[in-house]
Amino acid sequence: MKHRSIHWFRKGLRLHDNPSLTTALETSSKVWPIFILDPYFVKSGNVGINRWRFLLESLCDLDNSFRELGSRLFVIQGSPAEVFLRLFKDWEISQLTFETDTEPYARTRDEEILKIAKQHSVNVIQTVSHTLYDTEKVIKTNGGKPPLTYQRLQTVLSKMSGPPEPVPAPTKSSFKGCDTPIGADHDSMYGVPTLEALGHSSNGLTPVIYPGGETEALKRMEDYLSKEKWICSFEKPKTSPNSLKPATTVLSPYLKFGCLSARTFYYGILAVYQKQKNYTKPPVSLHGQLLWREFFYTAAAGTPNFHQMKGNPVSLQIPWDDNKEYLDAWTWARTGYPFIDAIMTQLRQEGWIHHLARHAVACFLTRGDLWISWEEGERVFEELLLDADYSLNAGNWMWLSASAFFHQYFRVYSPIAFGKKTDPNGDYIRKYLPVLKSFPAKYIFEPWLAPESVQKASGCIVGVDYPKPIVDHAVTSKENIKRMKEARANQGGGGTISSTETGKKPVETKHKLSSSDTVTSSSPRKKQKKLTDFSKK
DNA sequence: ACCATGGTTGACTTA
DNA sequence: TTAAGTCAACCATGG
Repeated sequence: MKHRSIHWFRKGLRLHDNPSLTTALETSSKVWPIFILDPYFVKSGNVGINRWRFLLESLCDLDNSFRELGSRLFVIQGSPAEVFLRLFKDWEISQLTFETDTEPYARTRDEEILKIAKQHSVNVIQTVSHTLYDTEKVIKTNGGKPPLTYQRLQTVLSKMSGPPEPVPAPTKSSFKGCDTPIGADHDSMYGVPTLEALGHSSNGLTPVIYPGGETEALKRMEDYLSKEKWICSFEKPKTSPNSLKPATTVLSPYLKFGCLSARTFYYGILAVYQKQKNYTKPPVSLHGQLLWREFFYTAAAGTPNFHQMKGNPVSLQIPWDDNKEYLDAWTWARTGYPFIDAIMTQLRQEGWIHHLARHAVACFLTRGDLWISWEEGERVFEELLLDADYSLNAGNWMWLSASAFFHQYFRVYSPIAFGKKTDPNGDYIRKYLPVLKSFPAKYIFEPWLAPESVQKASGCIVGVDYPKPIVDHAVTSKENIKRMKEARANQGGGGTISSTETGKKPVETKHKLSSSDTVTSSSPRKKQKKLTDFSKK
């Protein structure tokens, strides 16, 4: 008995290494590949125009690929529950296939769809193909908790069998016993909408630098894989945050949307490694980068409220300031620190910035200078990054703000010195902040130090044409290190050891947070420690 | 229970 | 030019 199947694209916008799609084709007489434009994302405001454009390009590419196989992609607007209630009936569907998604919204959504499918006797096939490994299995192998250090993840993975090999993309013959009913009204009913149709004006959009879609993803990957020396000597920390051409692959947007399979990339890199005598190793290597992705995906999948501070058991609870003026200055590239403002400009214009550039601006916003919650930065990145990814975004923001994973809070990036190392002439600043383009290299990272004559000659008066620095980094960073130390002391171990020893119910330790914060803010870390203590006894 | 170890990517000074 | 030491002292993990 062959099925009438819907394959539901969400992430995983690709034909290659798409095991649930492959299963649908193998077990069905009819297949409808669909993508649902969920109003949850359309209305949220969390998706900036660059990422919308990337998504629509990816959908067009997917549709074109299906067209070549005699099929089409169906883009449908509406909430998934409503859409499936209708489609299960209209199309007499007996099977639904999709890729497993571990994010909280996706989990809730998919549970609801599973119920609806059950009510309609629709068989559901879900497969893991967004991550290298099944995050649930990793957590299980680690004793039910997600590994919280990279090394720990590596240890756990070494006990498991390697990532499954990628599944080949379907071909015309995959559609031999299985076709897609395509109506004459397909384009008007199910075509990929334009940006304008989604309520976005493409006015002011910068030209496409990173076109969305599987075709571009595979091309980009192959380009890099052909540079075998480069692949084998890749060390992430040695790549430059501010070179004019990206120093890294910029495959992240494609991995985020699943235009590229992490496993395909992983095995592509492996094939190059096997041809060479020497190659770099995790965490700095290219394989290492995919493992970082895995690390944060696993941590996020196994941690409640991973995207926020409250109720998040891995995040330090820090009394950040509420400072709209500073936050706006950071968001809109007006901090008066050219390196920071150039990065924020590139982010807004192009939707991608180098990993270390993210470090610099994230440290600046949070523990380094502005003392604003990482959640605010997370929100801005979520909107502007092409590769904005729930797990990686939250995880890295916690890392940089020294809220979790990274703890050496006294190591603070200098908004002046850090960029100078790889771009002493400030060409990156000149590109993204043209107002400063005539400044001499000596002053371009700290233009407020330039004598008036130099400012005049450069055609840029600091305080008029370009802002004065909103904080004094030398002073603020030292103050913030102290605040960080204090915040840790106020919720760290302290009196908690004795209370566990007595076996009494732990008493809330005093701290400086407002009383409304106390319930969730002081407890998570301590609770976790105590729970493990109790379980040992 | 306690200590030792290592940690993707700091800045700055000194040799 | 590059490499090591200092700064001040973090946490998860493993023995």
